Amino acid sequence: MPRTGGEQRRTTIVAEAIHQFGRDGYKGASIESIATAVGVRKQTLLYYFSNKEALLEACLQAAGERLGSELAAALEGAETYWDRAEAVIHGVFGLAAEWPEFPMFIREAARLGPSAFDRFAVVLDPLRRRAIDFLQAGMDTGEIRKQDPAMLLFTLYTAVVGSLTEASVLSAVVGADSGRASLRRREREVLLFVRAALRPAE
Amino acid sequence: MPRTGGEQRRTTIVAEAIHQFGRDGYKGASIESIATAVGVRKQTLLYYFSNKEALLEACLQAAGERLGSELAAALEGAETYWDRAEAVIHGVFGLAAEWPEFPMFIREAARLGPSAFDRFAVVLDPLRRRAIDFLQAGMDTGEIRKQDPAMLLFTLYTAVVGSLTEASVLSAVVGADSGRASLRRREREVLLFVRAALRPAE
DNA sequence: TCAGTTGTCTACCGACCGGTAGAGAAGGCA
DNA sequence: TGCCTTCTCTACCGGTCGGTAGACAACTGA
Repeated sequence: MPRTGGEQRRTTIVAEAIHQFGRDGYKGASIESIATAVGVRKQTLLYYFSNKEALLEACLQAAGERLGSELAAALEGAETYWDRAEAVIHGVFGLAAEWPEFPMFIREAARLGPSAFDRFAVVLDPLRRRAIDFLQAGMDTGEIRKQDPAMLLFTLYTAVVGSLTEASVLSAVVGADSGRASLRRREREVLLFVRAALRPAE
Repeated sequence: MPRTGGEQRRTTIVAEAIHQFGRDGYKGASIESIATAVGVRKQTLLYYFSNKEALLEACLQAAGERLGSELAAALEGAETYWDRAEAVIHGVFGLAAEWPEFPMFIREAARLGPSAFDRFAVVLDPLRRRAIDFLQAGMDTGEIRKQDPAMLLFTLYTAVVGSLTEASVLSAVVGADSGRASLRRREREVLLFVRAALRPAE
């Protein structure tokens, strides 16, 4: 009933949709429950997004932009190789801390197939290129173990996103473990792991 | 229509269900489409499994047992630290090669929450303990970098399962890349990555 | 003032999904 | 032979979901 104005409604709906798509999956989340959570009828949601697919598209776009700006900010003022690598990981974990469903949504986007994931990833493409150049340069100067930089980036991605999304596995492997403290432990662990993996031989 | 006998039907249905649960998610896969793929009516499926949840349970159980026997076989005859670690990774990748939906199903199980994942993991608990003892022993003798062995096992899990399930990300990061050759490349990459990460400092 | 745009609603439809009820065919066994 | 268990089927129900049709209110600007 309260008319909050178009743009604000849009962003509220997108935020809630990312939340529910991440938690329940694209198929598992209904536009009705998303609308209800926002305090509006389903048909109002469909006024803003002509169908469920269009809503997903808007979510992918928004998520890409949000992560992009987060990483850009994190990279500000990071100079050395380690500063930059750590800044990226810290930035992603920071985003996950304030928005727990974000990593799950990204993983769901990947699950929906390359066409969906690409719509999220296009925004991040410049960062991807920078990351690969960065890794390559580190290998050339001998600061990073020599290997295929693109495959390395992929492996780093899986390690970071995995440690953010596989909470069920975490509790099965190390026992009950949740909350902010757990997130910090995982960040520290991933950081050490990545550092060890990048280190050149002896 | 053809009566193949109870036990065989059961296992066929479970295999197809793991396939579709992995591909479409638990919610996204319907018992109707699973039954149809097996060549049987939905109500026949419901004769074997009283409801969808019971079918999931059977899938989790079967998946756990299958992975357990695979890993047990892989560990046969592996003596040194590296032989054992590599055998486990190679075993998982081998299973993924002949059964592509298997890793996706495991990830879906984890997504459904700890209660579902535990039903998969209980069977593997002895292996989990062995793995942690193994890592701890390696740290004590200085062959593995010192850290929390349980957290390390978790991180290793995410790296392996991630590289098996994030195909969409792979294609976005390194370009189009699929098939057995890609799987081999990923296995090699994960192996090198893990080896580098476990190596003790200088 | 009044027409047009923007935003929210009620009411409804067709499709699909999980699950129930119960008929009936095939083989084992007395 | 005839009963009983095993297996598969047709038919149906209630609920949910995505999406359409269209009424109606409120703000905007000529």
